Amino acid sequence: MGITKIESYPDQTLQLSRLFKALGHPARIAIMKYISSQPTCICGQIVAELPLSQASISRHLQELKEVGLIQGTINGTSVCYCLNELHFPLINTFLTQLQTPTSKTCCP
Amino acid sequence: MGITKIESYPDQTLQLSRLFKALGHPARIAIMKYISSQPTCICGQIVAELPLSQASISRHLQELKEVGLIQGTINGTSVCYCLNELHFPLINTFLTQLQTPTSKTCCP
DNA sequence: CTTATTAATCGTAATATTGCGATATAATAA
DNA sequence: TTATTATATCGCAATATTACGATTAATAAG
Repeated sequence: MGITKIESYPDQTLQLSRLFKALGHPARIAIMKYISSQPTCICGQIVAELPLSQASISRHLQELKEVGLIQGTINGTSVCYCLNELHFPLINTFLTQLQTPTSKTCCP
Repeated sequence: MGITKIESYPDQTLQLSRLFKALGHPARIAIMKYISSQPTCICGQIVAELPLSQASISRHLQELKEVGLIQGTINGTSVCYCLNELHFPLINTFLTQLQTPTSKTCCP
């Protein structure tokens, strides 16, 4: 992504940006939607559902897993994925704070 | 960002990913936080607040404005930025749906 | 043991993002 | 008009992301 001055931000800001970045791709939004809509979600089902190769899906799953938005459980030769709600409160808090306006004096 | 098969996703999925992508950088999270914390937010204040050049801040502001997360109003020689809550409902709905689990059979 | 099956990883080409100096633009002030 | 101030935009170099075919790893089935 080019030079990013990552050192200079508070941890919470970095963490939020990582979570949002992971959600910043249509395939990963689709994966999150799909996983949350299925009672049981096998990796192979996602590959069948989305217009991407198995290798690409696997990469997207890895990215979501790395930031802790999903978790995977090995089940024989397949892997079952589901949501990991660990970081949802951080996201919720951020968005709630945004939506609690201080005052809007300059934009009509 | 490399080849992205953007055609193949529903509009709502694309829209969500655009919004999250715009939030997927620490500088832009910091900008959103700063704007929402100030009664009045002039571009120059953000430049003074963050460890980035004026040119870089301007680019980040443009990205946030393009997806409709903020809006700017020209005020003499300066520009006053504030949040644009237009797309917040879409984000809220998405996150709420995620957090309404169907059932979790595979991940303990 | 051998062969499927399923998913992860590697290597690479194409493309996007980031950051900044330099420059351009726009509005005000002198 | 000329200078000043505040932002936006251009152009470039450095780096990250995306996608996929090919390969590897791990388990299950025969």
